[in-house]
Amino acid sequence: MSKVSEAHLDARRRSIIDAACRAFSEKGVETATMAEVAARAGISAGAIYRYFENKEALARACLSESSEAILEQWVTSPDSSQDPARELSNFARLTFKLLNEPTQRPDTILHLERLLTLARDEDERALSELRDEFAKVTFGIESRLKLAQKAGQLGPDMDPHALAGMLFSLYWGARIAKLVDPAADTDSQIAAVSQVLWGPAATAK
Amino acid sequence: MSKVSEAHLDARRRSIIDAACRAFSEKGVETATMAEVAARAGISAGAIYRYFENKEALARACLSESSEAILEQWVTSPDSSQDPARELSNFARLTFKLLNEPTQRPDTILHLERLLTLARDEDERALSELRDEFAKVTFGIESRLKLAQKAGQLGPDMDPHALAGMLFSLYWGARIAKLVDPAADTDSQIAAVSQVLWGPAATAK
Amino acid sequence: MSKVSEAHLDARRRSIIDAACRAFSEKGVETATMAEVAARAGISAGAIYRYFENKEALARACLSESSEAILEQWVTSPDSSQDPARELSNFARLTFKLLNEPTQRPDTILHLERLLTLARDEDERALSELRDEFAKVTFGIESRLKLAQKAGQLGPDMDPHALAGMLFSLYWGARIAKLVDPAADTDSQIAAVSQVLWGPAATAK
Amino acid sequence: MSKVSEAHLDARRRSIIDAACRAFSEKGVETATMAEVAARAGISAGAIYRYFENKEALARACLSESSEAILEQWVTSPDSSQDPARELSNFARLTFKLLNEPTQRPDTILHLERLLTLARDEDERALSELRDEFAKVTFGIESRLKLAQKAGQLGPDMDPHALAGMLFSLYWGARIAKLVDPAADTDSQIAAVSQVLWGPAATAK
DNA sequence: CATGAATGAGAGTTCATTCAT
DNA sequence: AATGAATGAACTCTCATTCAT
Repeated sequence: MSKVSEAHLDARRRSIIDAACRAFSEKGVETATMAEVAARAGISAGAIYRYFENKEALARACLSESSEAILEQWVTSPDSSQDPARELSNFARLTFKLLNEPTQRPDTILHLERLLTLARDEDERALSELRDEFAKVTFGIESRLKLAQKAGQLGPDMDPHALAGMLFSLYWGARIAKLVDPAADTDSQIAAVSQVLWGPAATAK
Repeated sequence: MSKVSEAHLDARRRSIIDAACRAFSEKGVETATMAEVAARAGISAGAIYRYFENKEALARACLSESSEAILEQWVTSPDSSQDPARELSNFARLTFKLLNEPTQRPDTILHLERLLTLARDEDERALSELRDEFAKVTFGIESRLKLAQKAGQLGPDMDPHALAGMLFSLYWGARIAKLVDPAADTDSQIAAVSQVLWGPAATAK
Repeated sequence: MSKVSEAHLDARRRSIIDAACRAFSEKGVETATMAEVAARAGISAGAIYRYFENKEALARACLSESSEAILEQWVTSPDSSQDPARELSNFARLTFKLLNEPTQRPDTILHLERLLTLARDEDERALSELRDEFAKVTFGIESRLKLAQKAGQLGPDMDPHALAGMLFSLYWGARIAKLVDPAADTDSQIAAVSQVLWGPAATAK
Repeated sequence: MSKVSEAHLDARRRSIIDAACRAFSEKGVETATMAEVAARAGISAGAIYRYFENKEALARACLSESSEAILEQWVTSPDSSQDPARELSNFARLTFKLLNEPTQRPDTILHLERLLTLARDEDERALSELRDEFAKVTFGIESRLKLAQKAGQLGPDMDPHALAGMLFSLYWGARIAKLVDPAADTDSQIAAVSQVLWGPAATAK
C-alpha cells in the first residue's frame, strides 16, 4: 500500500479535472495553458503529468466527463401510469427550464468543443459512442410519443421517430441560441411546440 | 496599372480562402497553421499576408459564405401572392434539404468554432452582430407565420415569435445532429414539424 | 519554499543582463537577437522570459546602472562645511575621470540608443522621466554653484542655472567625444572650464 | 547615351536619399522599411535596388550625407581684422541659436544614429573620418581662441586646445539636451560660457 | 512525490530582396 | 526601367513537457 492513500490521489485527480474543465470551457482547450490548469488546481504544472500523460489526455478526460444528468430522465422508461402527453410536455418544459441556469453556459461550450473535436478528427469510435448517447435519449422520447399516440393524444399519421429526433435537435439548437444570446427565451420555444403537439391543455402548469 | 490582373489576384484570394476553409475545418483555426494553409494554397506563408491582415481575418473570411446564402431566402419579404403555409413549408424543406450536402459539414464546423470563440471571449460586439443576423432570419420566419395566421392556417392562439425561434433553433440543432451522424435524417424532422403545423396537406411535394 | 535559491535566481538574472548589455551595445537593441543574448548567457532563449517580460524590458534593465551611479553624487545635497568651489571642481573632475573607464563605452552606446528610441517614438512619458533625471542632476550642480556664489567664488552676475545646464551638456558631449575618439582628453576639457570658473587655484589636485 | 537622361537618374537618386533620410530619422534605420522609403519617394520598392545595392548602402548614403553646413563657418580661417573674442562669441551664439530650429531634431537623430553605428561596428575608417571632421571644427575654434589670447582677451595660462574641445563637446551635449527636452534653453548655456570667458561685454548682442 | 526552472520546438508575422511581367 | 507579388529567412514570444532538486 502506498504512503499516500489512493483516495487522496483520486481526489487530486478529480481536482485537476475540475480545474481543467473550468479552464477549458472558459478559454478553450487550445488556448488554456497547463500552467493555468495547475494554478486553478492549486498544484504545480509538473505535477499534472503524474496524473495525465499529456494535455490531450487531460482534455479527453475533461470532455468525456460531461455526460448530462439532465437528459437522464429521458432514458428511464416512461411512467405508464401517467398521462403520456402530460409527462412528455412536463419533462420537456423542465429540461428547457434548466437551460436558463448560468452553469449551463460553460457546459454547452465544453460539449460543443468535444463535438467539434470528434467531428474534426473523424474519431468514429468516439462519434459512435456519442451517437449512442443521443440515440438513447431520442429513443426515450420516441417511446413516450408512441404511448401518447396509442392513447390517441397524437395523430396516428405522425412519425414518432422523426418527432423525437426533431425534439432532440431543438434541444441542441436552443443551447446554441442561449450561447449567442443568454437572454433568449427558449422556454417559449418548447412551449410553442407542446402547444402545437398537444393543444393548450397539456402546456398548462 | 497593375502588372498582374485583378482577376488573378481575386483568384488567388479565393484559393487562399478555400485552402484555409479546408485546413481550419479539419483541424480547427487554432491548430491549423498558416504554413499549412499556405502549402495547401500552393504559396508561401508570407504571401497570405498580402491578402489577409492576419490569421483571424482569414478565419473570418472563411465563414459567412455558403450558409449565409441558404438563410438569405428567409430575410426577403414573403411573397404575399402565395399560400403562406405552403411557401413556409417549402422554404423549410429546401433549407433542410441543403443540410445533406457534404460541403455543409466543414461549414458547420467553422460556424460552431466561431461561435465558441465569440462565446468564450464574450466578444459582445461580434456576438451582437451574430444576434442581429439570427434575428433577421427569425423575423423572416415570423412574418410568414403571421401571414399564415391571418389566413387562418395557424391557430390564433399560437405565438409566431416563439414558433419562429423554435424553427431556427431546430435548424441549428439539425446541423449538429448531422455532425454527429452524417446519416441523420433531418429532412424527416422538419417534415414532422410541418405536418404538425399545417397538417399532411402542406407537406406534400 | 523554492528549490532553487533566490541567490541563484538573482545571479542568473544578472548574467542575462550582462549578456544583454554586451550584445545590445555591440549590435544595437534592434539588431541583437534574444537567441544571441541567451547564447551569451548560456541559457535557452525561452528562459529569458522568466526573468524579463520582453526584449524591451530587458533593454531597459541594461541601462540605469553604472552611469546612474556616477551622477548620483550630484543629487546628494552639498556638503556645506566645505569650500563650495573646491567641492564642485573635485566632483566634476572625478565625474569626468570615470569617463576614461572602458566600461563607459558600451554604457554610452546603450544610453544614446535609448535616447534615440524615445526621441523617435516621442514617448512623452519616458522622455519626461528622463528629463526629471536630468533635472535632478542639474539642480544638484546649480545648488553648489549658488553656494559658491554666496561665498563670493562666483561672480554675482553669473546665472547658476544656465551654468549648471551647460556643465551637464558638457558631460554628455564629452561622452560622445569619447565615443568618436576613445583617446580624446575630456579631463582637460573639464579642467579648462574649472580654471575659467574658479581660477587655477581650485583646479589644483 | 541612355534614353533616360543622367540628370533624371541623379534626381531620382536624390529623391530616394531624401525620402530615406526622412524615414530613417523618424523611425530609425532598422525600423523604417524599404517599402516606406519607396512610398515617400513615390516609386516602387523594387526600384530602389536600381540605385542602391541594399538597405545598408542606402543607409550609408543617407548618414554620410549630413555634414553640417552650420559648422562650416568654424572651418574657415578667422577674420583677423575683427575683434577675435567678439567674433568667437558671435559665432558661438549663432551656432547655438540654430539648434532651436525644429529641423535640427531629425538631423541630430540621424547624426547620433550614424555615430552609434560607427561606434558599434568599430568601423575605424569611418570613425577616423568623423574624427577629422570634428578636428577641423575644433581646430577652427582653437585658432580663434589663440588669436584672442594673443590679443590679451584670454588669460595666457589658458589651454586653447582644451577649451576648443570643451566648446565642441558642449555643442553636442546641447544637441542631446534638445532631444530630451525641445524646450531646453541651450542659448543661455553658451551665453554663460561666453560670459565666463570674455566677461559680460562680449556677450552683448 | 512535488516543484518550477529550463528546454526546445514551433507559431504568427514582418520585410529585404528578387524577378516575371 | 519600373513594378509589386512572391519568397523565405529571420525574429519575438509561448508553452507543453522534462528533470534536477
